[in-house]
Amino acid sequence: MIQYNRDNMAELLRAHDINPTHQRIEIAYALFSRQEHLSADQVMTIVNDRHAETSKATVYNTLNLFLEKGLIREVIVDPSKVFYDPNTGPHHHLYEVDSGRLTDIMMDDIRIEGLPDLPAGMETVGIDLIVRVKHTT
Amino acid sequence: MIQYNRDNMAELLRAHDINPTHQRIEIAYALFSRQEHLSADQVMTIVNDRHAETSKATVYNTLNLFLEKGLIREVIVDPSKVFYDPNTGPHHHLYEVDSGRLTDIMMDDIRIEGLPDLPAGMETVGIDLIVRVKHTT
DNA sequence: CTAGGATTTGGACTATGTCTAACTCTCAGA
DNA sequence: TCTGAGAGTTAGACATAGTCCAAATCCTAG
Ligand SMILES: [Mn+2]
Ligand SMILES: [Mn+2]
Ligand SMILES: [Zn+2]
Ligand SMILES: [Zn+2]
Repeated sequence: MIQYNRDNMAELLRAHDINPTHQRIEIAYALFSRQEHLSADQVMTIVNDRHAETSKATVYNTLNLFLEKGLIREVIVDPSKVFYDPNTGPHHHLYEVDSGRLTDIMMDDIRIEGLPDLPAGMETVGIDLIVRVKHTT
Repeated sequence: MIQYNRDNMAELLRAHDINPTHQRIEIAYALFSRQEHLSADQVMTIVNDRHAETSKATVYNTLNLFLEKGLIREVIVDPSKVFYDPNTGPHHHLYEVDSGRLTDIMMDDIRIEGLPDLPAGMETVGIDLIVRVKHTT
């Protein structure tokens, strides 16, 4: 249970070869302190909660930079927006289609067996398992 | 190996409680004759290839109607567009992130084991497995 | 200090998808 | 054969996520 603060965010960014600026630290802190799946818009709202200081362009620039550098991952479950996930370890997702809530399924006990061999000349980038659920009426 | 034509498209639509109009038949035929995963935009292009006869609004109206009626399913793998899938049987997907190609993985041999129990009051809507691959450079 | 590269910014722009009000088609009834 | 009401289609306005750009600002090496 690490306590995340702005200082170790800067370290984390440097460890991923990212120059830690004010805006980048705030955005990383929004994601890592909550350990939640956030949309770009939610990140923007959180970061600008007290006084607006980070533009939309910077939020998107930064999230894409974090993705490139492998600091976060994206989760594509909703056609209308991408979720950003501070947990880059192997795990899967449970998506509540009615509420829009997205939570982790730890992968410890999940086995996916019988996947066919990949076509030649291809390599796996990732395997996403999404369990879509809804509330029983 | 069914040969799809516009006549059995009309039958298929009726069997799914959909009134078969010209536009709906063309859109269904685009998907079922190809057995491919198409975006709304691709459907629009195919259907209007010879002479434009179907509007964007109708393409979207129709695809959403087909979804509601369970005639097709949607596949969410790309943050920028939805793919529509004429195969509603249980199966999974292989997504080539560099080319955008989306193909089926038949589910016969795939087993997903160890999924935790659902939280109470929830029921599964679907389980999506997406294998993301890229071409080795 | 200062200059130059890195970063951030507002706002224009693109693209997917939705909505609406008008128009057209179909077909049952007269 | 005519008619009109409901179903379906349409153009184009609208909403929204995300990208792009040129100008402004920030940082830091010298
Ligand atoms: Mn990492
Ligand atoms: Mn069916
Ligand atoms: Zn996650
Ligand atoms: Zn498929």
